[in-house]
Amino acid sequence: MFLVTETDIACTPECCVLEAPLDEDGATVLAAQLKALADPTRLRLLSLIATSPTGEMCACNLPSTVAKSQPTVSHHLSQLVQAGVITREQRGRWAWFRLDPDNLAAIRAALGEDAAAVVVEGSPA
Amino acid sequence: MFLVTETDIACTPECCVLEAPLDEDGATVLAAQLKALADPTRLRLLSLIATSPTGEMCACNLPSTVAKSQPTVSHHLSQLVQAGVITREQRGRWAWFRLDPDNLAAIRAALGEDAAAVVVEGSPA
DNA sequence: CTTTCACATCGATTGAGATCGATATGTTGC
DNA sequence: GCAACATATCGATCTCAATCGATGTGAAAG
Repeated sequence: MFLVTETDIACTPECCVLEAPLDEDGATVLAAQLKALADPTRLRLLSLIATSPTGEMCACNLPSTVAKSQPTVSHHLSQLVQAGVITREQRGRWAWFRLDPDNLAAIRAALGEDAAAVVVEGSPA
Repeated sequence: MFLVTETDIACTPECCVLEAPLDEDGATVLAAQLKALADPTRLRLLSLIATSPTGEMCACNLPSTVAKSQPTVSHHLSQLVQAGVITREQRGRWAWFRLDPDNLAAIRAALGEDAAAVVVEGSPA
């Protein structure tokens, strides 16, 4: 089995599935990112966070909203953070989460979206 | 657990994760589609088919290319066909596969792509 | 019709992950 | 300091999926 570290997952996929054949490593990284999204509960959590009017959401109400236990929701939120699609900020006793649109766009781009729509951080002016 | 039929998976996701909170059924359907993509071997197969110069690929060479057994490759190809991202055509003794770009674009759209880029079949003129 | 080839299906094994109760960690307020 | 609350981690269970060898199915060739 492959070991995929957080650093691996956080890096932006450099190439698109439709442009050149994926090598084993590239496929493993992209698969790990997609796996983080490929769960109904995680998709609902992501959607709730992304569509929040304030752009962020406290973890406190999520277990009742998605009808899962607190450990389960905490586990799923960690997965989404590790995949880079949401970010976590501790404020007092509460943890607040917001969408990371760039990383989500990068995953879409790896699935074949027009590369022009994606801005890569650190690219030359 | 939910039962997701082939018909469910083949249907185009109507809404985007970033537009409105996903309900349980919508999340289950989208998760099943993403799960079909969230495997390194399937991503490599998809990439090989998508980037083939002729636009199609025979199953005969794929086991050696991805270094998996013939039953394993057959299993993964079936998963991709069921998810709707590739199509299968039998020609003589060989099975030929090609990309279904529309269904792949629909999955990208469900992940937040601008809806304007996606054409929904059967939409009014 | 029999053989050969390409692919699918079956059965079994193995490992990964979703879930939750119990518990630990860390923060706020007294 | 201690009590109360929010979240993370641990441990166990249970289901699902990836893999492969063996075998079945169906088409082409002889």
